[in-house]
Amino acid sequence: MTVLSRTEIEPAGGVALWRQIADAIRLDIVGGKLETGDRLAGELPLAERFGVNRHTVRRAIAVLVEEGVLRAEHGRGTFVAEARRLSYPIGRRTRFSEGLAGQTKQRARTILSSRIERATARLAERLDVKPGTRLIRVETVAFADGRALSRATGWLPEQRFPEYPAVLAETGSTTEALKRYGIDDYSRGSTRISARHATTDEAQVLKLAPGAVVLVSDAVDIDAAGVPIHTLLTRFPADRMELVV
Amino acid sequence: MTVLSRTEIEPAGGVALWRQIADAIRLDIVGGKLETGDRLAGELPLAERFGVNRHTVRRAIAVLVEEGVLRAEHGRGTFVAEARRLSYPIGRRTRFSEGLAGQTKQRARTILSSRIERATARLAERLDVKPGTRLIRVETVAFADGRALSRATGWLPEQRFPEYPAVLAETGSTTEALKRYGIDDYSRGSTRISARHATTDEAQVLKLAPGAVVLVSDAVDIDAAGVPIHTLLTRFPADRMELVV
DNA sequence: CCAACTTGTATAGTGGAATAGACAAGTACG
DNA sequence: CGTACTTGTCTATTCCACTATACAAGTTGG
Repeated sequence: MTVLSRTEIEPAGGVALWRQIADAIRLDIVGGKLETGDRLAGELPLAERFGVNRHTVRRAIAVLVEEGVLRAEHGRGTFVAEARRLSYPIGRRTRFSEGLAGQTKQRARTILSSRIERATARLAERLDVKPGTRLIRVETVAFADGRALSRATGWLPEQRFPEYPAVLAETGSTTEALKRYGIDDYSRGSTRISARHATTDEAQVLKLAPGAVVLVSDAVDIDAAGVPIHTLLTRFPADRMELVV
Repeated sequence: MTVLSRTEIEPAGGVALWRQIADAIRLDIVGGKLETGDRLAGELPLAERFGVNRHTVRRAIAVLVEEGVLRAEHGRGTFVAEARRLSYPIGRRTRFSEGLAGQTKQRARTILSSRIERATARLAERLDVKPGTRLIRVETVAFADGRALSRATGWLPEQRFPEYPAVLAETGSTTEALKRYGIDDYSRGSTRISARHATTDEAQVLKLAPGAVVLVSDAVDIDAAGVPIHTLLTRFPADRMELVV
């Protein structure tokens, strides 16, 4: 049973060996090579496979145990505690709550903050308004089954959506909130997907180790007439979520 | 001129400070906050902003200079050498060469290797064949203007596409190669997008620093009748490419 | 020319990452 | 029971990331 592919780890690059090893093991778990309850190879075999000292492997495992991904049992071995990665669908009619239905028991969204901002050139182009237009900026976090799944920043023109944060807080759903403004239907214009290391702010809110990878989705929603409603910058923890087109 | 947001950098996490800083600066560049030719803030102001020593900032800059992202001039300052991130469209009819047309002058694909493999349960499900079916596995790298843009692994059923690697090498294009087998049209079934740190193999082939982030696209192409043709696992360097849905 | 900025270089000290080896303590199996 | 495996703990050592300070050397503008 080849538990891990013979991934050789190089010494440097600014990323500690123990972190590279932790990432490699986590990858085998969320990638499906290891399933919940499976027993990991022993520390000594793993150390040999990665070409490092046993203590370096131990540190990597300690991090994954801390994260809740692995579970170590004295004298028996180390086991996979939790494996699955959630899939978030992306399409014309993406709805947050529907997308994850069936994958999680409970879902929730929290508004971190909101404020008025002037449209930069970039935002103005996206929302098809004049630069300097007053926009509402809303910062949110989404949870499912107690784990943070996304950190999003949204912008809407204030003129069309006055008091939006209050309405969103009251309804708890983007779809419902937009209905209050007479928008019965909306769809996704374009989505740009990229990836990068998490910022310290994101790492804090999403409870990630610094240096973790986030998937970034930059989307624009449009109404039935094709007019941009709001633009949304969402960051997903790459080890917990994948996007499905 | 706020060249960089006041991103505070935390000490540890297994990722070196200089790497976190390099990532932060690169993010400002590919994210559009800094454009080609712009002057970066001085090393001392940067060090103060990140809360680190000047030498730590210097090391981060040295890496970006090495990558060709920045250009340092003695006595004058440090400047952005190259900014733009390429956009790779994802849709029903994704064609590699068309997708990047207009963004690059020259494009090329190299076949690294190919071999026969037995379908695992996972691959069998994707290609709608029995587990153990003989598959052709093709490893490729794509370049544009001399820079590596993607590292892909493809699987096709051998029975339907005998000698595929030779045909692909001869035609140089997936679309053309498939025509030889009577497939005039094909489209994308589903695409799953995730992100993670690059493996050492990927870092080598794509010429990335170890610890760099890759976008991973896992797709299935189907013919006009809806039968799976081939499945493709593509890794893009996240700092050079973004995916557009 | 000179003052005030910039990047480049050198040296020295501190703390953490990684290695090495030895041993304690739990579990499984004949 | 006892052997062979496992994870857990300790100590010592080497190497590099990071800090701190100082100064060289290029550029710009008055």
